[in-house]
Formats: sequence, structure tokens, C-alpha cells
Amino acid sequence: MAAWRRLVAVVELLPGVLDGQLRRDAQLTHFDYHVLAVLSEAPHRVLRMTDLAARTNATLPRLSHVVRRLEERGLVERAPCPSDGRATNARLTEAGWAKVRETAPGHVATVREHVVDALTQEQVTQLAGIADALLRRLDPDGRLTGALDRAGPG
Amino acid sequence: MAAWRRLVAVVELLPGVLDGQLRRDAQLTHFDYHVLAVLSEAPHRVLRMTDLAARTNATLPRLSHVVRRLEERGLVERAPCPSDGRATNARLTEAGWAKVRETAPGHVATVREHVVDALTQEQVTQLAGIADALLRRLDPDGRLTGALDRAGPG
DNA sequence: CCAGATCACTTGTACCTACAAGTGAGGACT
DNA sequence: AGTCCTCACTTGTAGGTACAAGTGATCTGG
Repeated sequence: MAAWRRLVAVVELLPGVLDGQLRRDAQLTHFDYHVLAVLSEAPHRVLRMTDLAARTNATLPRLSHVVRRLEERGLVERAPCPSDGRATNARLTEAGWAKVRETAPGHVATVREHVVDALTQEQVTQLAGIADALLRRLDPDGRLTGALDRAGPG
Repeated sequence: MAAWRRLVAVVELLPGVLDGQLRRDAQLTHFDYHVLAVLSEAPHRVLRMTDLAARTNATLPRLSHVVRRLEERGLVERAPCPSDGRATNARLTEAGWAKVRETAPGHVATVREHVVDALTQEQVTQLAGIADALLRRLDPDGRLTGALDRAGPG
């Protein structure tokens, strides 16, 4: 079978595995977890909704709903941005920060089990290069990979 | 950044690209398309719901809803299985077969553009091996890759 | 300083998927 | 035959996402 059909199959299956583990172990969608994780790595654990949406590949309506639900669970807080009255800042609460810390190991272990351990060391290296090349097409601005921080013109 | 985080990013982005193209050009979910495509490759373009579910990584309720909607659009037909009164056979109609033929080229072109063309020939070869290794973990029975046909005990 | 355009969200509606419960056919055991 | 159990779906309900419309705040031109 062609390489791309196998890749499509992987892309079909892997999200279900990751999502399932997080739902079972942390009552969190994979996307919920991603939101919390990105916030946890931001300075002061605060980001504007627009920035958070860009870094998580979410539309603004989607992020708005998700953050509202996370806020109802006490994992995130929203506050109007002091410098721009239109903007909203999302901040990870202590409970949210604790949630990330207790959830991350299991998530990483799942990825390790289903991805890293399935490959040889050489394949992992190859995968890094392949995923890198794909991301240059799928995510030219590097929004998901943190390239935003060090992005410059040209 | 670690290889696995890039892979997760790819897995996050690629479905959206594939789904979007099919929704725009054919008013079809990527999963809808997958269902039609699998049916189109089956003998007589007929499969039992259970088999179809296994080959598309779907739960039976999900498939039931999807096939009902495809039937309402005239792309698929359902009929009770003659040999087993409990089972239902899903058959691709002429309209469904035409839909697959007119949709496939655009879909393949999208995959080519975003995946194959982004990689070197060597990377495509490497990808085949990597995806193969991952599928042995994610899909041990080879349900999605057609290994069912030639599967035997032990 | 005031009207219009733009921006940053939020809210509402429709669709899709997951989980749970229900229906009816087929097989096992007596 | 009759009962119990399992199988193969179908249906109903809840939750998440997409698209469209609405609400204020900010910028721009006069």
C-alpha cells in the first residue's frame, strides 16, 4: 500500500488514542489538554484569547466555548486585558496548573507507548525530519510549534 | 522540539485540511468519503455494516447514523442480509459510485500537495516504514489497511 | 469630536460523534 | 418446543465543533 494511505490511517487512529486516554484519566479532551499545556508554558501562564487560538489551531468561537467550560471547572480564569479593552486574557489557575502537572506524565507515557516505542532510534530521527517538512506546508507560520516567539519578517 | 510533538501537530492539522477540501468540493465529511471509498473497493460494492465499521474504524452507532444520511442522499442503499436476518448490507448505488469517481482525484491531489510533494523521495520511503510500524501498534488487526482479507490464525 | 470601519471576542443554531438503551434475529441448552 | 443469551444493528440523548450573527471597544478620516 502507498505510504500516504498508511499516513492517513495513522492520522485517523492516533487522535482517538490520545483523546481516549485523556478523557479516561483526566476528564479532558485532547484539545482541552492542549489549551492548558500551552497556557502553562506562557509567561505568567497568561495569554490573550487570540494568541491562544493561534497557538492551538482553534477558531475563536471554539476556543471561547472551551475556555468557558474550563473556567466553570476552575482550571482557567478570564479577565479583560488592561491595555486593550476589546481583548480577554486567559490565565491558568493554581488548580489548572496542578491539573497539567498531574496529567502530563500519563499523556507523555501514552505517546511514548504508541509512537516512540514502536519505532527504532533511526526511525525517530527520520520522523523528526518528515514531520518538520510536513509542518512547513500545514503550518507555514509555525503557530503550533512555537516559532511565533522568534518569528521575524522575511 | 521532540519528534513526537511535531507528529502530534501533524495529526492535529492534517485531518482539518483533508476534511475541509472534501466538504467544500463534495459536501462530504472525510469519514463519509472513507465509507464510500471502502464500499467502492468491496466485491459488488456491498459490505455488511459490521465489516464496514471495522474497516473504517467506526463504532456501529456512528456508522448507522452516517449510512442513514448517505442513504437519504441516494449514495448508498441498505437491505437486510439474506443469509443472516440480523445483519444489514450497505451497497454503493450508481450515484454513490459516480460520486467516488468524481471526488477521488481532488482528494488524492490534496494529499499529494500537502504530503507527498513536501517530502523527498527518500523521506516517502522512510514514511512508509514508520507508518507501518505505528499501525502495528494502533491497528494490530490491520482493519484499516485491508489485512483482514488475508488474515489467518496465529 | 463624531461617524464608519475594524477588531476581539461571545452567543446562538445546526451538525456530527459518543455512550446508553431498545428491538429483533440466531444459537445453545434442556 | 421453550427459555436464555448473544449478536447486529437502530434509536435517543448529551457533548463538542463549525458557521453565522451580535456586542462593545478601538482605530481612521473628516
